[in-house]
Amino acid sequence: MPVDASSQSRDEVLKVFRTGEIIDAARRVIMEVGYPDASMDRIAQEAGVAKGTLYLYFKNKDELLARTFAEEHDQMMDRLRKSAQSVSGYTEQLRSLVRETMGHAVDHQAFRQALHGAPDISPFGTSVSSAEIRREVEDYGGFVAEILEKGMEAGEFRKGNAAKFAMYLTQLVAGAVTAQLHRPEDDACLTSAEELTDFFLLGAQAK
Amino acid sequence: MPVDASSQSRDEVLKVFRTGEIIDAARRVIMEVGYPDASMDRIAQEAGVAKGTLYLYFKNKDELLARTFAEEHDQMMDRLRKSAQSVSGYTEQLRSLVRETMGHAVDHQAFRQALHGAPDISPFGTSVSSAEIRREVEDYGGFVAEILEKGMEAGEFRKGNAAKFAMYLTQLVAGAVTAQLHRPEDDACLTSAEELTDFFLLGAQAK
Amino acid sequence: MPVDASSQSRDEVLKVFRTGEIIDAARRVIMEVGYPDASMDRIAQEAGVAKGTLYLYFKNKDELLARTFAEEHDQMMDRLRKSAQSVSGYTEQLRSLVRETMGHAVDHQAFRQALHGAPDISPFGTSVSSAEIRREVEDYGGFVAEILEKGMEAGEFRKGNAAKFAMYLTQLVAGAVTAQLHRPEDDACLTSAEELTDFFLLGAQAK
Amino acid sequence: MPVDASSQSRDEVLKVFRTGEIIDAARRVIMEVGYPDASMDRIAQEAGVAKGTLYLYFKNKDELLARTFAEEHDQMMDRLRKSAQSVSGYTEQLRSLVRETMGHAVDHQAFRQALHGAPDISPFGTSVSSAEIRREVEDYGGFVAEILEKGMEAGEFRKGNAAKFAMYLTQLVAGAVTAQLHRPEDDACLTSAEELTDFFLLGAQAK
DNA sequence: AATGAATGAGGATTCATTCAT
DNA sequence: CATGAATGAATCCTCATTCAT
Repeated sequence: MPVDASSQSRDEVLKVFRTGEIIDAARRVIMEVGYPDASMDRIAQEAGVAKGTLYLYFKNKDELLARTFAEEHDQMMDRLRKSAQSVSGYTEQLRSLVRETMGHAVDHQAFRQALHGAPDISPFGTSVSSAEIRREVEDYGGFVAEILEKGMEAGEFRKGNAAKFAMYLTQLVAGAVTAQLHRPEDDACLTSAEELTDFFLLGAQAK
Repeated sequence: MPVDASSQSRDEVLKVFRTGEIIDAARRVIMEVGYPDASMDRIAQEAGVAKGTLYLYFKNKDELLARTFAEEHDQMMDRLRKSAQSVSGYTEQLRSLVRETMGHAVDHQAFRQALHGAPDISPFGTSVSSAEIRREVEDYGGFVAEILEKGMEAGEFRKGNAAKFAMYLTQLVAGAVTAQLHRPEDDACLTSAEELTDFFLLGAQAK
Repeated sequence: MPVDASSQSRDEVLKVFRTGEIIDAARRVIMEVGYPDASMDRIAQEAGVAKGTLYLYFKNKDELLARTFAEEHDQMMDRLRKSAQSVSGYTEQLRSLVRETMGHAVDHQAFRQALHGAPDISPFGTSVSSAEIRREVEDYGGFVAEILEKGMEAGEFRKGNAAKFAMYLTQLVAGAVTAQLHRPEDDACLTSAEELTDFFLLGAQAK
Repeated sequence: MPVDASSQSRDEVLKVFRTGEIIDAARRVIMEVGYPDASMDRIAQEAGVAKGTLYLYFKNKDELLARTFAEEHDQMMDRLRKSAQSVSGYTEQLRSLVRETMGHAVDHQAFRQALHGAPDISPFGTSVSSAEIRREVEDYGGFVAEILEKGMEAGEFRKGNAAKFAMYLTQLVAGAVTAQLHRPEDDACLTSAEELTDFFLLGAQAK
């Protein structure tokens, strides 16, 4: 049975590995040509496999792309959670959260940037259309709200609607990230994580 | 000659009129079927002209759509400017700005909502890809910054980087609008313009 | 209005003409490569138009092929009806029907033969799957049954279930046509229309 | 050597067994999803073997399907021959033949029905395209002709072209089976084996 | 200027077949 | 022998753009 066990897990590992390779290729393609022009053909080429192979690992294009997004989101959330655990005090957790979120965005800059190939939104409306996107928003928002709630109970923040405050912070962070990605030359708009957190805390800790 | 001049301006007028009609049709189509499914065929049909005619007024689809967005943005800016003029005091101007922005978004809800057909962004990144979108962001941000600067000079807000604060407010408003459009059922996330402005002012007016 | 009228009918005529050209091309392709291998690409090529053009005249492949079949069936039915009208006496009408059916089949031999590209049926089962095929069967069967009924009333045939007798004749004719198409070398199986009608009449006129 | 011989025949037996299993699986798949949707993937799954294994026993899909049809035809012919042997008198043999043919068709209804997924034929043309189908037709027709010939010599039927009469009967039976499969609700078209044989005999036994 | 028929590149997806293990 | 992951040609269909009228 060691043979069986190892051979099975070897197949499993291989499958996971391949899946990862394809998702990585998809990410690279999106970065290169933008989301709307990321075709299965192009992704297969980038992954170095035949078109048909993609369909062995993903049911269809939608699934492949959704998983590509999910992958990156999950990596970021891991990073956030780890970072939050290493810090005590909710205010500090919030600081770390903002810092790490912005850090992650910088690391994945090109990918995030590529998403915006589709002319789609003015400053007033972040797209939350697909189920995956909605999941990400709720996941992140939930995490922020959790910190805020605990902080409220602990008296670090003033009592209030944690979900709403979480939304505020999320949007502030999103805006900062976007500014960084799209107008890196405009110093006036560059915000450090600290600065942004400070601004938020003025609202959240107002006596 | 008068004849020439008048005939030319008549043509000009006609051209502008037609252009407007097409842009309106494009807006209606986007509202009806969503951005990703807004085809030239459909727009021509809605405008009551032949497909080829669209290309007499717009170089290509991209231009047509960019101008459609621009049109709507300009209408909103008009609204904001008018409203600001009717109010005295920068704090009040800011309140009016937030109120009108959110009001406009509600009035054009279907249009904004339609934009989100394309799966596009996680909470961290508002699309600012195309030149048009960039223009809109700068236009709006500039307007906000102007109010803030004057308010700073007038001592209504604490001194600081007006552009940065403008960005903060812009993002907060964007987030509130998005929440309203996409999760109208989730009361916890619904923010009134007043509430949101209050939160922002805690940061902007902190002594 | 002559201008309008003529121009409109000119478009109509053109549309009908083009439709006919494509249907003809489809028939030729089916003849050449067989039904299962008749692709839209191939048909477009044969018709001398672009792939996309096919979709201006037919909603999709199914419709194009169904109309190709319908066209041929309708031509045959026209032929049968005309021939029947030129003959008096139901027995003679039946003879003419058999004769013309077999004649038509011979004229369209290659087309009929091509249908059988799909290995599909043993001698026991004529495919009547699609709505179009069913329509053809009922159309033809109904025509035969009508002659038989009138002939029964006129005393030319013995009373009985006209529909059932129509089915018998239809199958006999189908068999003769098939034999002719697929085994033209086997004299033993070649049946003249007269011979076949005679055989049927033995059953239909038995006292 | 015995060892060799037995081991070889053991392999032979195994090969035949496997082949049979696959053919059975193919039949089940055709019954379930219809001929046009019977894929190698699906057949392999049904047979409980890997896709590649199919190609160890059959050169390609065409061969596998042809053998599947052949198998079923051979089973029917066995049934017909057995039944004919148990009956004396050629007229009776003919009756039994019609009865058994229709009985077999009913027993394998789903299989036959599944064949008709491919839109294929108008009333004028039973598919006899592939070599396999041709073989089946000749096999069946030969069997019928044999009975007819003997019956003619024995004076039970009038002298004539046995092959031709065999074809007539074959087609009548085919028609009856088809009607039964495709229009089971239309009583007018349902023919019992007896009725059909009676009709045929009017022609075959006419003095 | 206006038309709209025609174009054809490009997209997603399927599946018979092969071949390294 | 058996496997099944990988292949890639082939299929149907869409739609932005062009151009003869």
